[in-house]
Amino acid sequence: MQYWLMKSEPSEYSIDDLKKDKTEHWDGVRNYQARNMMRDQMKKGDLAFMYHSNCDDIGIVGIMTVYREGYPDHTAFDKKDKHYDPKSDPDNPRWIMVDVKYKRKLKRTITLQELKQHKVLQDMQLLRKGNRLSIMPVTKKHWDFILSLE
DNA sequence: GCCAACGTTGGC
DNA sequence: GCCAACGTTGGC
Repeated sequence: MQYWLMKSEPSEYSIDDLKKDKTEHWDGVRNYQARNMMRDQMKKGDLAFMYHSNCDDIGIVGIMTVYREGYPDHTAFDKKDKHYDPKSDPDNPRWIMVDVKYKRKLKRTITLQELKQHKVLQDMQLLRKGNRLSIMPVTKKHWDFILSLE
């Protein structure tokens, strides 16, 4: 069992949207490192923090479960989609997505600012300068610690 | 809105 | 294979 953190801009898709939808496919990832993790490492039943980025209240807002393992991201084939990629061939899809399922909202948002203040978390990938990965693994140690802050 | 830090693209 | 130019992410 692995732990993850997945970023989303709440103006695009928020934890409340996921709560309403129950499950959703995590489409639109157009970064190879993130894709490889979804394709090779994410397993059904893994847990992931949902993280709100680019907003007024940046931080970890909830928990979701990996519900379906990596499969082709069909939005790459859709000319009208925001994430359309003409280089992704339906016979050999370039982009992968997983399905996630709503588990629960945290009692409060654990903000980025707060995370930065804990020495235990300083080697978290999320807190590394210039980090732009939208999906990243979280160690059990960090996962448990973050939940203890809740 | 700014800008630093990346990732990607494409000419050579 | 190098690297400049460009685009994107995401915190502030």
